[in-house]
Amino acid sequence: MNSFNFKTYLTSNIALDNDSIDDLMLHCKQQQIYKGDFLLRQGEKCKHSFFVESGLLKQYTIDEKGKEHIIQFAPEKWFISDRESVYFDNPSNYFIQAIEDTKVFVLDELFFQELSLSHPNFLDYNNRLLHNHIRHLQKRITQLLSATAEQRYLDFIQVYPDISLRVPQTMIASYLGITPESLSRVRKELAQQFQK
Amino acid sequence: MNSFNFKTYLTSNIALDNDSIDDLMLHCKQQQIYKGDFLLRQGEKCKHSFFVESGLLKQYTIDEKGKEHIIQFAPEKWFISDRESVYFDNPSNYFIQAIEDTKVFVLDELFFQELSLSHPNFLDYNNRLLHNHIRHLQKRITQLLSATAEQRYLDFIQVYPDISLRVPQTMIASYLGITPESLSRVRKELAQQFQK
DNA sequence: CGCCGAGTTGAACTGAATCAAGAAACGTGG
DNA sequence: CCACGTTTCTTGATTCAGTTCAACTCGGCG
Repeated sequence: MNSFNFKTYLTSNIALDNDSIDDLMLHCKQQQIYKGDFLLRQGEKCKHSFFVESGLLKQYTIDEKGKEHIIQFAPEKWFISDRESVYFDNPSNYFIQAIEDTKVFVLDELFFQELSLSHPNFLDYNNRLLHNHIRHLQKRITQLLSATAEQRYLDFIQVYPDISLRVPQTMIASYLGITPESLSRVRKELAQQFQK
Repeated sequence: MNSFNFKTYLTSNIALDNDSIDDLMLHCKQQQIYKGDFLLRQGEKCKHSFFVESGLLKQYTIDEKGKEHIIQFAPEKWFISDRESVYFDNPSNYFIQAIEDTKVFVLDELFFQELSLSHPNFLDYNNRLLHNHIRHLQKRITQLLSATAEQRYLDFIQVYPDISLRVPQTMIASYLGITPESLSRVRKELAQQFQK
């Protein structure tokens, strides 16, 4: 089972000495959650960011027709949060739920403020995260605008080979914006093509 | 014709005194471009951010099949840039082109660095811009995942009533991810419904 | 052993794309 | 100010990718 230590992660990504890390640790706590548990529900205000040490989360929304749309998966060493909700203090449109038993680090605003003050280069790091997020979202938009179901699926298993093995197909379909039936057919097609 | 002054915009959004503004102005220049002109082309590295004082720009990509997909429009008092390209120093996937004759302010990295150093609250402002951008992108993704052509169009004219009047339908279609023919039919449908 | 959820398969249906052709609007130069 | 070519918009006929609904299979688990 993959498992990442948040402390190690921090030190390797931001130049931090051990003392200041231990200070920071006062502002966050580890939490164990289980398959099906929620870290955030639609309508709630999101107050935290979560760092996944082990396990797997999904972030999704439910539209007016009651359909679930997965925005992103968060496996080990990913951050997940509804930054919009945290930042603008809005009720969130999203659920964050565990697909597997998961260990997370729960970080609040104070944590980030402390870190920003004591270690200005964290701002750069945070900025990089934001830009990465934007890049990711833009790529997804252009993909949704231009690619067929098959192309999107191929893209997905190439970019997230690990995740494609860990989650039920239904969820992959939901991420890709197609029905489970369609995904099943796409896979069948691909398998047949591969035979030849 | 709408026109916004960048200096005024800055002072009203970030608490800045006139002296420091004038310093900053040394790091950026105004530029007049004309309908059809490019500020950025696919494959180039994006080195600047642009603030639109008057006119209208579009940012788009061209996929493998040669189809144009509009990522966003930028009317007066909007910032536009390929932040990914600037930030990661990658060749851009996007074009930025003028739909109307346009006056922009061209801002380079130095501008932002100066501003960040002299006025730390600019960092907050920049952060807000990034978060807004993310919110906008996420909304677009959920929309693409769940809404029909008609719903997307209705959304568009509600959120950007001004733009929907200024750009040819072809471009709106490209933004919505549908063909111009489909958009034409959607509009016809809506008009008929409205008759009753 | 039997149930249950996830995945598969089939058949009918539908929203939107494609291709093609015509109408309207627009700006540019004579 | 009109005439012309270009671009934009509309309309129709056809096709297609993906949805929907319903029935069936399979593997795991109490």
